[in-house]
Amino acid sequence: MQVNNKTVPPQTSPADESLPLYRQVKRELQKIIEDGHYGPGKPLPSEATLALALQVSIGTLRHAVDELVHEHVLVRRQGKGTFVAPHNRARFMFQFFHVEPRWDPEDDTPQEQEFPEITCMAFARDNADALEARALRIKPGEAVFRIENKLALRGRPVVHDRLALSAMMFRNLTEKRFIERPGTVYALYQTDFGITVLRAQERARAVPASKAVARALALPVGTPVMEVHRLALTFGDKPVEYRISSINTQAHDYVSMLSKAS
Amino acid sequence: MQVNNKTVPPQTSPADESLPLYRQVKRELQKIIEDGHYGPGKPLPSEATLALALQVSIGTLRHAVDELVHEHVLVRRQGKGTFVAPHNRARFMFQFFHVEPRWDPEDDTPQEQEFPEITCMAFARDNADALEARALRIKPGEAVFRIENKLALRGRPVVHDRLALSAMMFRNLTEKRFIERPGTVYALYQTDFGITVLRAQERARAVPASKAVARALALPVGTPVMEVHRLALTFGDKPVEYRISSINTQAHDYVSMLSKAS
DNA sequence: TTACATTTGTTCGTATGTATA
DNA sequence: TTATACATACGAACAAATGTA
Repeated sequence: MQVNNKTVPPQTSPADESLPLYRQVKRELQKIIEDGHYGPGKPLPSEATLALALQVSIGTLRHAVDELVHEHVLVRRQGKGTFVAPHNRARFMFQFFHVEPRWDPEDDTPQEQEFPEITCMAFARDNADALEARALRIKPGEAVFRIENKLALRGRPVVHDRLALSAMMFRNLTEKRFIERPGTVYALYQTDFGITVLRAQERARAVPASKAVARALALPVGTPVMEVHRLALTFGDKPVEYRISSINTQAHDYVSMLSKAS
Repeated sequence: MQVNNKTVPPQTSPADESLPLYRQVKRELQKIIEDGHYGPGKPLPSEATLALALQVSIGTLRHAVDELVHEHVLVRRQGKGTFVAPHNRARFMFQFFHVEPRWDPEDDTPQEQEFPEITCMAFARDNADALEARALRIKPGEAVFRIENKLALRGRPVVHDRLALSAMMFRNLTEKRFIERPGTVYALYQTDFGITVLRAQERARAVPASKAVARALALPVGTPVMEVHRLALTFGDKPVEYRISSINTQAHDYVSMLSKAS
């Protein structure tokens, strides 16, 4: 990486031409993270070290890291170091779980966020249908894992999830490993398969409960439920998981992300 | 504002004690913005001027402004200045309008975002019911404006909105002014009433269409529709508007904010 | 077209404070 | 106590965009 002036063009990849230096540094960092040498337990090299290695000032390096922190790719901990953002329960609740108990109009005390009890109802290997293939960007008919989960809050079933994963991407995944995972699903992807989910696209609609959903959620067939289609993405917006969640919104709400942030 | 050391304590408000200097500066800026002297057309004083006035370095001032820019409170324009973020159509579409046409599975071309055609169906002054009062943090029975809108995309009604505004806050609002506003609703609040909506909390659920909603959206009564409860907030999380949107999701989706951002 | 002033954007470097082990 | 790492704060120089004389 070189100073960005006209007489000495930067010695980076061609696409980086004319990008600000801190953006180029950001890309370098993304590559380093993507390579997977730094799990959630092991800090990246210190800012001083990285600045030296990439031949930029500490301020420029921090600017790049700042952006990755804002995107929840990295987390900084003063005195300890900078880490790839771990997929712990707190992150799952904040970034990926959008169901909260309905406010009681007579009660001002806000319900605290509650981690759902998850039970796996089905685990199968099958061929991708057209929708799954399109979402996961694989060829129709390629192998996928199809998983069915029931999520309960305070003992009552509230969400029914159907996941589709590319079998190519999650080679050697078994029902046993899936069920006996110690943390969240995305932590499993991260630690066991080196795949870090960075963000998700979600589209929601209201539909009448199908027979399968009605049974899972203990509702009459045809009851309006929310159906959320989520595509979880990793670096380069590569699809990782396609998930359809059906939510019983009789006593719970779907809470949009931004409502949680400051 | 003073240098933050032990011998010369900072001369700011007591609550600011021990806050980093750039956070104190951020609060000062928020006060300046809140006072309303700087509309969306008039730039704030330049960074150099503000840094001098607040007796901090340019870097510290920029740090404070950076945060306000990230929160969409301010926008910077190189060569022109820094402005209170205007409520134009682009911002409305990005931050506050979450309805998009459903993807056609056979078609990869993404539908471009389309601004809805809004028609006002009702405008009335009434007394706040319990729900509205709680949401807007006013006393039950206080005067509110209650407004009903229909939103159409490509000529088809898709959303039915019911708004509640505190009449105290929007003194002198009339149906004529509301209907003949040149820009978005939030632009009206901003330019005509000095109230800048900063963010919104949203909770969504699936419900059967009521008679009123069914009529507005040309649907059979009981059809599942999405009902989105939005509370729009200004500085200090003060409630500005309480809105219930009913969405026909037969051909459209509710798209969560984060799906739009990078 | 040119030149210039103004404003934000980028990059550098240094010093000091605070949290952690 | 010491060493390490991130956090805050200062200041300077130049680049890039904008508007105007």
